[in-house]
Amino acid sequence: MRADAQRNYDRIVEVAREVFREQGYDASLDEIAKRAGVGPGTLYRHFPKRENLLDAIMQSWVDRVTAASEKALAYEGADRELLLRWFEEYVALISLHKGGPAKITSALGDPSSPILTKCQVLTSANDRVIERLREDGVLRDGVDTVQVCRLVGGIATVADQGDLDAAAVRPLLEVVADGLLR
Amino acid sequence: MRADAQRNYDRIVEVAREVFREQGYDASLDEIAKRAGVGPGTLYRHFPKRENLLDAIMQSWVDRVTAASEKALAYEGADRELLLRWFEEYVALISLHKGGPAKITSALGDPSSPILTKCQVLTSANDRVIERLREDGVLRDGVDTVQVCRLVGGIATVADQGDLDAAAVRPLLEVVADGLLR
DNA sequence: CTACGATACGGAGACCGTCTCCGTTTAGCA
DNA sequence: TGCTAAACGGAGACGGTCTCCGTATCGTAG
Repeated sequence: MRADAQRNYDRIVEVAREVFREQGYDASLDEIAKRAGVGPGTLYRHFPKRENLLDAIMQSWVDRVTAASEKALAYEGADRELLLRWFEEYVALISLHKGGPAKITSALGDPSSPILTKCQVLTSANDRVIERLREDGVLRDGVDTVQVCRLVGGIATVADQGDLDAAAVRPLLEVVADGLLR
Repeated sequence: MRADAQRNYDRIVEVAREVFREQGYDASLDEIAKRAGVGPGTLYRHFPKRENLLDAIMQSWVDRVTAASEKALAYEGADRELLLRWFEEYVALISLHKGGPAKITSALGDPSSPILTKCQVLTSANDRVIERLREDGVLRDGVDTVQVCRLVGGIATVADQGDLDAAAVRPLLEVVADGLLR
């Protein structure tokens, strides 16, 4: 990549991260281009679809995901509480931007999603937590890790769309946790 | 209302029902106007916001909701199965159109939503089912009816966005049911 | 150091959906 | 039949997405 192209690429990602945080996932891309000091053409050449831009932004996010799952696994305490802590981390991780829970949760089942690779980091983090509980024998039979992602993703989605705070989300997560544990 | 106005109103609602079913909630309103043989001005005078049109469409829907809750309450069988049957009805009712689950579930917590009154029919139907189970003493303590709506609405939302079929939704509903029952 | 070709830029503008304004038409009453 | 309030509808402003293509720049080969 040419040096000027790299500069613009980096600058667009940086600005986009900021704008998406301010305005959510459907912020105007032309506005991002303008703020980054490039023409719309440049933005669309680097990122043909909105989601390609999202994908680039998420580079730093994957680190947070693995850190969060390790933190959850390191917890020394009751299984239910471990699970709930992980769920809260999970919700927080996918709720960083408005519209995030819906975008990410629906990408889980879409093999052609441009952010698929990033989401797989999340699902495999979730797998690690669930498998650990399964080995401890505290899970009900037939619990599938992708089902867990859907359940928690669903809660995060309604919380995002209804502007619920963590206190309102917690009891919902508890219901799911109780439904999963023996 | 003048006779011609009434004619146009009815025709728009009829066409909108059809178009929303075909294309989902974000179909073009101008297209609906065109198909209904009226100008966009006419459509927007009758229905200033997209949701006002939704509200009109839902008139027949409220009947289905109450019928569904009565059907669920009439079920003679295990509590868990009763709850699951209601959940499946609930999901079906809010998933009639693409984007429906998200729209309806987020309207539950938004006092200014134009479709609020219609959604209240749904929440009170849900209340009846949950209260019946509470009287039977099979619910865990602290279960709140609006939480139930959010949980099931969340599942319906991810199912809608991920194109899941009833067979994939059922186990998710089971987890929630098990988390709610003693 | 220069010249050249490949690469990248960026803005004009096409396209589409939303929504409004206002001149024109029409219903329905007296 | 004539009048007026009510309703109509389409032109067009606006904002967002995305493309095309003439122009500018990079980086290298000579």
